[in-house]
Amino acid sequence: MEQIARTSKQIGAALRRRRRSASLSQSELGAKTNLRQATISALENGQPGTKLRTLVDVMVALDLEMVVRDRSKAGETIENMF
Amino acid sequence: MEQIARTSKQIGAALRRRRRSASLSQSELGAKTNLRQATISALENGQPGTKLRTLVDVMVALDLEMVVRDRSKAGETIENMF
DNA sequence: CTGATATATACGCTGTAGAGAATATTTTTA
DNA sequence: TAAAAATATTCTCTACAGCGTATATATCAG
Repeated sequence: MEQIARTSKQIGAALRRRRRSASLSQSELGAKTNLRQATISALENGQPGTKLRTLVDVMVALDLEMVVRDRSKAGETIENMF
Repeated sequence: MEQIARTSKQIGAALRRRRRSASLSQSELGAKTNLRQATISALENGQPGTKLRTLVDVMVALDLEMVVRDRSKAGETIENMF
């Protein structure tokens, strides 16, 4: 599944979906990443002050990667624009 | 162009490539984003403490978006692995 | 080579993430 | 709906990003 994310909220939402589909609790994910459950919570809720390190650590634990690309890729489907 | 980024260094590198292809200096990008040239420099150099807000602001200014996806998409081509 | 432009670093200051450790809420499930 | 599990929030503390400002270093053009 590919999640387009342009804001910290969207990033957080993508991570949350992924964590859930992996059947992990925030605490379990925290254990894997040496981050507190509270930190995972903040990240998933899109706190824009979150550090890149935190994002990267969580992506590793969830086996995710990010792709940086041109915007205007305007959605294979119109729905992705909203 | 799609840049795979798994680390803050790779994120920074992708942004730098993009900024350069847009013929913008760090100062000019800083002006667009209300970030200092020094902050752009730090981001591009992959400082892991950089805030998500900073990343997002720069991506907006460069008309970039990110896609969060499964790792192991292992490279359409083997080169992308390195 | 030299001046111009671009990028990296430094200092002091303010703001806030994330830590440990709890607790308050919300959501799930028996 | 009661107990359990998950998530959100709070407290104090430490670390460090990003700010303004300035300068040092690279990089590039003439």
